[in-house]
Amino acid sequence: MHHLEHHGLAGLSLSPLAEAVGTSKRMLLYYFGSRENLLAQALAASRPDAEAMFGTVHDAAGLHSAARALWEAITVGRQRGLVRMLLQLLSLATTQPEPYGALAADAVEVMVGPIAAAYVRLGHAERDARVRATLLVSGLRGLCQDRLVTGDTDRIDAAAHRLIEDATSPAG
Amino acid sequence: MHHLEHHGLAGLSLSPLAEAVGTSKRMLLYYFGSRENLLAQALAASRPDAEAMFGTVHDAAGLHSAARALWEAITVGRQRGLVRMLLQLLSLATTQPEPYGALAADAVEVMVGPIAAAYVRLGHAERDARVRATLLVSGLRGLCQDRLVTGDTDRIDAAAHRLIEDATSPAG
DNA sequence: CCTTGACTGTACCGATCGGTACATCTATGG
DNA sequence: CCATAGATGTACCGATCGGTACAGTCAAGG
Repeated sequence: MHHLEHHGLAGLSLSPLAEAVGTSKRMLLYYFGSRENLLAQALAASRPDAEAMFGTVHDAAGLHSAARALWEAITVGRQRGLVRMLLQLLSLATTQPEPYGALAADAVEVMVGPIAAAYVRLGHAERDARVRATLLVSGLRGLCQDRLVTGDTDRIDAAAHRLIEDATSPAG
Repeated sequence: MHHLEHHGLAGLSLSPLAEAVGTSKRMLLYYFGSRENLLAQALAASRPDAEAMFGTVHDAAGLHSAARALWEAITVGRQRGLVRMLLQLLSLATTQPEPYGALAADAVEVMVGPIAAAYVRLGHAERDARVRATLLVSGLRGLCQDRLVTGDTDRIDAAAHRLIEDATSPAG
């Protein structure tokens, strides 16, 4: 019962979430103690998924294909819901640093860290690798949000593929 | 009294907003009729600002310098608040298409349209121009959000400048 | 059998939300 | 002076929020 959070977490309120997972608001608070703790544990439970999603990157060719696979996973694939959740989290963090700021910063690190490590393995200096990873990850995130808002999949998929090409070309 | 909305709109609730602009919730509803209408009019009032911000783009050299000026305006400059508002709006649109979806799509067009027009002026085909503009705008938007969340200004400014270089280089 | 502890439904709490009813104040125009 | 219309304060509405109090069910263990 504990790991069904990705069903909801959209409305972020307990009653609809409880109904979605087939229990009651009362039980959620009984198990998790508070809404804040529930959110933290849901994110903690999603962390392995997110790490796996960003961790399958190894070398230059791998970075390119992994980035394309990543884009597909977050737009039409299995991780669509998770990414929506992370987008919400980042937005919440900008308006309510407490308690979301730390969780959001951690989420950013989960995304940027593995990509930066891949760039380091390609011979880039640590800081340069993090800058490149930031560009790729935040760029894809912005594009993903645009895609959710406008639904203009052709335009945005093309932009995403161009970003991936730029970010993973040997010259880049 | 009508154009002070950028003060607030963060909490998005009427009472704090009313207090911030020195009036009462009662008066906001009296003038605007509903919260939804207030939001629409606030965004409509901000549209010229947003259009001006993205509209000062004319040619290749201009695109490069304008993009850098744009980045400074949305991160440390005058339009910081407006951009925060737009970021919130896009996030809201992903969870509540009614009534935010249309407003958010319009906001995206305000951002992408002028940049795409600049690319068209540079000789790119219409669709290619919109793809390039999407990459630049959504990329900067994602980076801006990362900057708000993590506060890691050095890393993200470097990534933004790299994105601008890539997007406005003659080869790009 | 009885007790204990984990689980759960119901009903409630105070706060806040967007929105409204009603009375009032004020200023303008006849 | 008085009528009318705009502006404003106060007090309230029903809904929802996260969270809690209390009573209960039920199975395991003495």
